[in-house]
Amino acid sequence: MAFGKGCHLHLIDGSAFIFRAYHALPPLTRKSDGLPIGAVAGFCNMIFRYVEDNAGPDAPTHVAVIFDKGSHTFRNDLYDQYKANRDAMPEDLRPQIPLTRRATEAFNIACKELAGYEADDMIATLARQAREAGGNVTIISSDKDLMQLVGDGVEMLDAMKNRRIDREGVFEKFGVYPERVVDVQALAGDSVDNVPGAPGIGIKTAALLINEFGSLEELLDRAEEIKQPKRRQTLIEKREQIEMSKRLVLLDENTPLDFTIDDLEVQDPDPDVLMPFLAEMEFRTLTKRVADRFGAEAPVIEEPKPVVEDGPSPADIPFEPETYACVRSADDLAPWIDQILERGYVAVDTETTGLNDMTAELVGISLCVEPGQACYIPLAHRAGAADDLFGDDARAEGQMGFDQALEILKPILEDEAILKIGQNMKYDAKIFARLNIDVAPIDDTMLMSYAMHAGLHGHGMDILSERYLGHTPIPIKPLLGSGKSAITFDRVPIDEAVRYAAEDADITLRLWQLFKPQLHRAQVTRVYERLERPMVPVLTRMERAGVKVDRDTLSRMSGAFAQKMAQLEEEIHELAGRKFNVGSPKQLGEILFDEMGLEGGKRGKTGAYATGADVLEDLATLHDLPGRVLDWRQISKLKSTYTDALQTHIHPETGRVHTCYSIAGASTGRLASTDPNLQNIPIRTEEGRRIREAFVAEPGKTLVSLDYSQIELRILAHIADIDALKEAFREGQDIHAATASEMFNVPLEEMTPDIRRQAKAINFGVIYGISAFGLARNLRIPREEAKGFIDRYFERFPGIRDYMDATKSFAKEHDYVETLFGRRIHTPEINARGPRAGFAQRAAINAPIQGTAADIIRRAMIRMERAIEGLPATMLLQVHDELLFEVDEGAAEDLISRAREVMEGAAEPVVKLDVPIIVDAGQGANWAEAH
DNA sequence: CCTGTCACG
DNA sequence: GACGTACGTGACAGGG
Repeated sequence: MAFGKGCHLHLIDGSAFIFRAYHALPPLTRKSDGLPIGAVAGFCNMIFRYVEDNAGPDAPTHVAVIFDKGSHTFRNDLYDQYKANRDAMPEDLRPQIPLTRRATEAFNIACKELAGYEADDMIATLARQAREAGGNVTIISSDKDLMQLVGDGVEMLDAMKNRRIDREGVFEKFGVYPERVVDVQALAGDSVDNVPGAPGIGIKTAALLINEFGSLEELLDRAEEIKQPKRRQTLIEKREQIEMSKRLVLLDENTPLDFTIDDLEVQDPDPDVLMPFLAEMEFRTLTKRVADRFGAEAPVIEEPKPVVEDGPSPADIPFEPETYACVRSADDLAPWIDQILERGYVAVDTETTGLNDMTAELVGISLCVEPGQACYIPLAHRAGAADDLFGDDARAEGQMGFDQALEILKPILEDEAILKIGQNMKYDAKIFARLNIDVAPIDDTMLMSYAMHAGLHGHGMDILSERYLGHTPIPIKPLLGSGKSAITFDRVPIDEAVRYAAEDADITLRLWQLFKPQLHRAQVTRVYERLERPMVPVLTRMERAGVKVDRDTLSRMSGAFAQKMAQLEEEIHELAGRKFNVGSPKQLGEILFDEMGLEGGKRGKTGAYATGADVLEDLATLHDLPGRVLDWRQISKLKSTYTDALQTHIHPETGRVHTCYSIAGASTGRLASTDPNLQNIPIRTEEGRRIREAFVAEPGKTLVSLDYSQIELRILAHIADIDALKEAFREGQDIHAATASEMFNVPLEEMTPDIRRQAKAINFGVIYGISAFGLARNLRIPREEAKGFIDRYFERFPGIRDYMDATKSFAKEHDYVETLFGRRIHTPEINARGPRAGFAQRAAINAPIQGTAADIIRRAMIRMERAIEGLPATMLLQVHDELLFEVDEGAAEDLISRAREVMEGAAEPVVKLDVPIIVDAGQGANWAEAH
């Protein structure tokens, strides 16, 4: 039947269906092999319900499901930031996309997509064609971007709410009728799609303006007539941006289609195609329902050997190290590959010659496909002991070729449809990356545990195995020895290596089976998938990039520091009256309090005198020696921890320093940096700051640093909902001065540095869960006075106390607290008694603030790579609220504007903060200049 | 291996 | 009433 008058075309927004299905359902997996299948299941259910609901008299005559294809469309060419803050597609959704296409076809519904265009454009084009042919159109979607198409025989249907949207419905949503919707969208912008629009104008104001002037063009031409000065200025200044926004939101009604509406005629599903597909997906209930509906026979879906939930718990299957296989040839490996392909997942673990993933060499690989079924593939074991002068470099017998093994494994490790499961996958991914293998997609049991158990315990394999499997892993110590006689893993005899290595993969797989369903129950699936797992590839690239550190600069500084220390040491010995080890707090304490007889010595729990900086600073008023020791300590610290130690971390081949970030180290969601720690490079003192001059850009490049301004205080203002603070941030005020002004009734113009300093200390104190004692010590004022400050602060900002009380009682009830993004931090001691309770309470108050800031910068980092794609720029370091980049000199400004946009918008669209997020930027030849 | 100290946010 | 306190980290040196 040719499409025309009396015909009715249904256009289903396929991508919307997929995402709704994905988020509505727990992460279901196909029972027989663990293939993620939840989105496909939901999608099929939705399609089936659609088919059932549309069988009646007003059934459509034509129908198609329209999908997006690829992520690059003509809109990206118009505006490179279009949809730039979209999160990457979840790893377990990607392999399901092609299956939803197959599902659509199995239901015998036309399935259409077009590269370079969004589904919305195809829908617009088809709607126009149908309208012109005199037929009716129903668009099954709730996407507001499609509302511009409504009217004249076209309506929308929100399938979930079963609500029809006509011209009046659009008016309700946008305040204008469909023909003016793009005008409103162009002004209001869209944070989800990253359409800029006119800053400060939302849908309400936009509709008001459009209704007043009639159209966007008219409005822009007559912008001078607008009364509100700020609004007028915005519209005049941002005209181009607004016009571009309109081009972004305006759907293309003339996309080049390679089919016609006539090709979309409704056809009944063919049970011979549909039933086998549903059976293959192992949808038991749906298969039966569909069979009933079409009077077909439901195929029998075999119950596979129960694996996860119904079977014996992975913890109950005994560990039998002697049954692990040793793979010594391609023939040995083949059946394992078959198993992996059949199941679609595998636990992987690498054994290497060391703990540093930038220098350690791959020694062997273990795989596990099912509890107890694991193998080890030795690849670079050596024959003979390390001290065997003759045999030490010989390769051990009975190993398959190194390159041969990798050639076989590479396609598996890179296969989009095979999930690679690891414990601390970043380590293994980096080892493989050095061998030119990009491991993806992945799951990581360490990160799963972190998402569920942060604050409860560590997330190393030994702890997890003991706690959740009741099994103590074979310790590595006896294999490697310790101290001087320690050997590397390549010297471990293969037979012993098999038991140890294969067990690690076995444990990992069991933990995965245990954790996978628990993630959802603990409601942290999103945290794991959006904030933890995506960090692995991002950090892998940053760590591998490293930062260039100039050895000569450090070496010169070390020399200068050594001289200065020797000089100070001499003076100190002179003042003390004898020689002693200045670096020994114990000896120093005895000199100060016993020999020199200074007053006020306090002994710690070990019986030694305390000689911390605060103590020495107090003593400095009585004698010259303590001040000298403070100077000596500062320089000693700089030399030993920085100028000396950093040199040893310069990689021999790259000439750069490659830190290692732990994703699951800090309970709050912050990263931690180790080997070396590049998150505590000095900056507060002038001398220390100069160490940053040794962190340099390559010739022709420059370092760019972007950091969040006062992000924790902004988050506090938002979470605790403090109007005065929010207002101060919106006005761009100096927040500490504003606090001081509010607290001490000092006008901003009369603010003194000292009053501001006190307010600053209070602001930080609040973030830390303030106590009179702590504030008093920090400000060196009497406790009574500190208490007065705090009382006053609470009086002026009463919401803060409410936030603190609410947080504490939430923690007491649930034993955890949450960030704005749903990250949970457990507070197991919150109901303890004694000083521990105080600790736990302050930590509970701090965690949502520190953790939310950590979540925000993680989101920025995850989006960053896409946003700066094409620029000659690399993200190198993260320091909690700062990101450091290296970029070709000419592209620095471009990088700053793109990176800033990502960072400032990183909370959105999940969270819309009531305060602006501001990012400061700097650039220079070295880190000191850039910051 | 633990403790004290001090570098950072 | 006493206790011990700002939150989160990592590295180094000394000392048992």
